[in-house]
Amino acid sequence: MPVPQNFKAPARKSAKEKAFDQIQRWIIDGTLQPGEKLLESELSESLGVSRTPIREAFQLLEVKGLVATYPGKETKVTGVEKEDIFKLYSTLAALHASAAEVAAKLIRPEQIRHLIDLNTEFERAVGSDQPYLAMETDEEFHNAIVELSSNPYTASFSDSLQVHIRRLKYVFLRQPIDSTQASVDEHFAIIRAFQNRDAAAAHEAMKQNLIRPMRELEHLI
Amino acid sequence: MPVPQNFKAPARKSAKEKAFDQIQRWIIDGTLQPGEKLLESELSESLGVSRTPIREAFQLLEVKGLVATYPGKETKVTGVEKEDIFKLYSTLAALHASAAEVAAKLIRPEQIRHLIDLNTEFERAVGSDQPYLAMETDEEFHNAIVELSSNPYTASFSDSLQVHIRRLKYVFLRQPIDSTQASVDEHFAIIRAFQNRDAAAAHEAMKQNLIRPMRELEHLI
DNA sequence: ATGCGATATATTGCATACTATAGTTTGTTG
DNA sequence: CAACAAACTATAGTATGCAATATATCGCAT
Repeated sequence: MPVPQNFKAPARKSAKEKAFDQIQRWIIDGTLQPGEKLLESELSESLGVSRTPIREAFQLLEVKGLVATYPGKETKVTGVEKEDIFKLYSTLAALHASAAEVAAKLIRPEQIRHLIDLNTEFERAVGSDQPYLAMETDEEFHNAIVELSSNPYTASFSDSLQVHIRRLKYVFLRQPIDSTQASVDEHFAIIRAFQNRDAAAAHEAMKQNLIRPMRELEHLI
Repeated sequence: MPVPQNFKAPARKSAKEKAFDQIQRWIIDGTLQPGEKLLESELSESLGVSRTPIREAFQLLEVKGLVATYPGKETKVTGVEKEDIFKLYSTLAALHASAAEVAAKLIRPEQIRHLIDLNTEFERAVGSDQPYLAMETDEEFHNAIVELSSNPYTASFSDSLQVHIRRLKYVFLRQPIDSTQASVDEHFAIIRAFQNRDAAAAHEAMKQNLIRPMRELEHLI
């Protein structure tokens, strides 16, 4: 039988990763509320691992800005405020616009085709009222462009911001915001800019694609 | 006697912080070379703490991109390549330009005066051939603007990028690059944009102030 | 001599035990 | 009764020990 080529080592998740993933999910979906105090011993017990991996997970969450640790005292889930919308989206817009600018110069035809496919999928999800799927496809489209710019710093910062944005939506809206046809069109504008190798246009289109939903979200909240 | 107002609790550094600071310094200044393998036990001994805080420091360094850990195997100092110059500076430019744009709308007169003071100091350092001092004052100027934009995400990302840039200079040049009068002038252009509350001009001037040294560095290496 | 497998060694990952410190309660004294 | 301090409790920080895993070494068979 043909052995799968890109066989990912089953990647047994370490206790640290398990703890990190679970706690992060709980924070994003609001199970752990902003301001809530986290006890190492408590989580250690409920996740069935010792305090060590819990502490390691806390550290990573702190770097990501999802918890704040007060040394020797406690660690709490960080708060979320309305003003964060602007801070998050404007930063993400700056990074993605820059990535689009770079990608415009490097992109190859089949990669453009892939973006078109992704955006078609996105359009279907928007049209058939599947907000989760739409949100995920949207993120995939953006991440694909970040990947194209092959800039690991941008990729890492972008991830971090996206997590906070998702949390913001959950905390304030309890659901993903509906993506609109406007977003689909903006994506196509980005793709056209890529086809024309027009870095400046790609930059602008990408900025639009993030600033518009930011304004919508600011109104909704 | 009058007690100092802004008395910073001596902030006894934890073992983890000590370890992190020291290892980071060693990586930036090249004591620990790119690609070098790091042993928990070795560093634990040389820093006089147990393996636990060393492991915690490793984790933070990994997030910062200064080391790479291969789980269950080893952790090594990450490499630095010429292509990183563009990746680092273009990302930093995007973030700082965005920060300048925001700051232009929020800045108050006395804060503009403070920037002028900082830049005057910077000019003196450049003129008197003190490259270290110049580099530090330059960073202070930029950080002041990031602070003004009051965006913790940008601040954190910026810090991280600056660390990598400093390391790049050390690894390839073994010294800080000489700042030039051009940089001083660009700073004044940013300040003028602030005085005019001209966000777009601030954005452009800031971008220039980062892209130019990037090109210089690319030539030098 | 070389390739393979078994055994030994080194090193990380996790758990537990110990220590230091912040917060709380309680007791004592004015 | 109020105010302070001492001891008690809870929790985080650090060290150490044990288990799992990867790498290296050695011996054996071909």
